[in-house]
Amino acid sequence: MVRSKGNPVAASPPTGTPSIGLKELAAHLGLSSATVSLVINRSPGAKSIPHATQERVRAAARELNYRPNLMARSLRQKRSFTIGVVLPEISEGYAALVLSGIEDYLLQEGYFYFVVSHRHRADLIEEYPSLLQQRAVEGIIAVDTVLTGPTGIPAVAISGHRQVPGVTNIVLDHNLAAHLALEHLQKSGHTRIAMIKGQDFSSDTEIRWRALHSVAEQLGIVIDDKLTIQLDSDSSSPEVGYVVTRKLLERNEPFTALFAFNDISAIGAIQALRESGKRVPEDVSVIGFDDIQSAAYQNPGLTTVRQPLRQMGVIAAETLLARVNSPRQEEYPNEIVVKPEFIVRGSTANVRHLVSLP
Amino acid sequence: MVRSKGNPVAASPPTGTPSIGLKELAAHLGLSSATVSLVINRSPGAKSIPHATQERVRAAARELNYRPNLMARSLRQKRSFTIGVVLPEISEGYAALVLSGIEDYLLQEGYFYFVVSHRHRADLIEEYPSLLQQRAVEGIIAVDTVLTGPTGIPAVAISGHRQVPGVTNIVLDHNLAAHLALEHLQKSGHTRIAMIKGQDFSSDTEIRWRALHSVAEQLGIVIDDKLTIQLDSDSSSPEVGYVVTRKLLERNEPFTALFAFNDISAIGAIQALRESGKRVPEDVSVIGFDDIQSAAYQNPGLTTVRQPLRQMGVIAAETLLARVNSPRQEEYPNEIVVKPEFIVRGSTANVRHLVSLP
DNA sequence: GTGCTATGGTAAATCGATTTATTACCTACA
DNA sequence: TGTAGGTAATAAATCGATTTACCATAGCAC
Repeated sequence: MVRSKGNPVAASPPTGTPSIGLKELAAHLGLSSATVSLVINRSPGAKSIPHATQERVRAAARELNYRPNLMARSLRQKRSFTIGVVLPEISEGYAALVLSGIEDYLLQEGYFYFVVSHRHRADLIEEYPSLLQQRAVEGIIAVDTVLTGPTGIPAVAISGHRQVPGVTNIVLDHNLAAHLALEHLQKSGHTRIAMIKGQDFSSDTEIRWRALHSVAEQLGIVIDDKLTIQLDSDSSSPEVGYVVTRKLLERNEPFTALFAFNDISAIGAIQALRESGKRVPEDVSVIGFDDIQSAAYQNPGLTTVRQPLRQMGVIAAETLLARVNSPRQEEYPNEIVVKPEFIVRGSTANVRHLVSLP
Repeated sequence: MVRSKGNPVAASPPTGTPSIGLKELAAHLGLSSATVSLVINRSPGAKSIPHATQERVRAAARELNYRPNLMARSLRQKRSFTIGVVLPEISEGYAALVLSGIEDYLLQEGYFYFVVSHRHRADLIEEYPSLLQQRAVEGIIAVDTVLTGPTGIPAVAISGHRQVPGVTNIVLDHNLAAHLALEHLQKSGHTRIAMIKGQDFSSDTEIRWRALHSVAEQLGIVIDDKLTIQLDSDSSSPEVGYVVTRKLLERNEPFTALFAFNDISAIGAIQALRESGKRVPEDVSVIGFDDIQSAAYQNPGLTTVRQPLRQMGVIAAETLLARVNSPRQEEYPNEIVVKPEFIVRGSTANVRHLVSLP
């Protein structure tokens, strides 16, 4: 870390006071701008300048409300203290939580960040990283987005799931996640378990799906194609889960449990189940994924696999800054694994009976 | 608008290609950097340069993947094409929706933005605007945040509710909002209506409260202090509504309807009502405010006063850029009013009976 | 008196563009 | 022949810092 920790704004003067430039400050002090700059930045070159003078400089800087022009500084130093965040969209739920973790850490370290959202448009996913680099960001965090190629600057992907040179992946232990959820259902007596698979564009879809299959096999659970359905709409509302669950119900294949791709779709699924006369959890147990804020406040509360989303944001920011400020650019972690947690609420119950065919 | 509309990245070259500087490009062309700069920027000074040369320059720029250094350009032009967004926190719901509207418009216009969240800390609210200005933002959007003083650069506040010089306020028509909600309850036969007032730090709290009182009087509805309670926690989870509703219930004052400050607290309130054995909407009708994405997917769906949050974000961005690019800085709109919409879902019903005292 | 080392600074180059003032050449016209 | 005007550029200043290389002066040892 090159910047001091803690509140980065403690010494800011009040808003509104006009601020002056280095030249004026130097003139006012009767010193050269070189001297003032050295003192202000506490750079090693300032060690021959007596303490008394240093104090005089700093006092004047405070009084006259000197604020260095960061554009000029960045130009010279080739450092912007800015990073870029790429994500599918600023939605409720997933992205908001991750972003809030990222912001926490970055601001604390004196970095600002740009946010760009691509809404799954391939051209934007391709172009935004270079657009960000043109804005001189020092690193990139990609959230639920597969970076198409090496970026040239340090990058961290949250749920990126692809080995791209230069990119550190932050991933959930999906095997553990699958284990937690399936074991819970198995212990509750469920055997006919429906699955909602994620959209193709979501970077978690494939890996989670594979983990699910592998764990199901271990546990002796059958994943029936007839009880499997995939999200397709790119909306971020529960609507997406609602639609596919209705389709699922039309198949008339009985099931007693439903494992949704995420909380958002689980919420829509519950709605669809209810409308078709099925009670949750009495007739069908539902498990979500993510544990977004509103999951706890569904009725019934949503049983779900909790991803530590905020923490993943913090870890991403932390890892990225460590890389940005590391002298050895070529060394970096390839992957950081975080653990899910299983949160049992009211949407799951012991199996009572199979939903009968009509 | 100084920038062309439409997709700002259409002409970007592929990621990864190394990019060169103006000097190198000029050398490669056998021209001076001045000439190249004039051509690239299509500035008026380029009119004496023959078309053939212009094409040659542009072709080379494309081929060699020339990308101007935006720090250098900003330094010289004193324009950063960046704006700052100040908000309480990046939460689900309110902030996420507004932010997504802001982002849409800004990126389309070629602007990027910094986000800072202050979590209601007075020192941060005070300092962030000047920190943003040090980062050379050209304007500020404050969301649900009362700016403490004039900023020196154009600013737009969403639900700012205070006349600050230089700040355009984007506000909801709270009178209409109160009308829609109270009339709905009145028509449904409710007379004992409980109210959850917002936290003191929320900039909408006071104005909405006053509107509520004034409209209640018009309609002949009594707002009973014993049925009034105020949010206090600064959390953004439904917990806040849950806690105060439990307190409200402890008072043992009967009521048949509850008008919550926002959807988040309404969701918590419903939880508390249910736990105390009251059904929604059979025993108590609940109305929220905002219409966040998950409001529609509550069970029952939440009846609510819809704020056009996304649109408010777009309007804020639009207004701010218009001001930033206007030659007459001293002229700007003081206030822009947007209309709420009343969304009837399952959480309200006709009154059947008063909840009896125990 | 000479040489050497601190002390206390400063001049000037630099980062990478933009922009103004200027040059050099050519043509046309009075 | 002189000059006005257009064409095709360029040199150099500028934005506001950072940073390197250098310069005085003083004190001290020899």
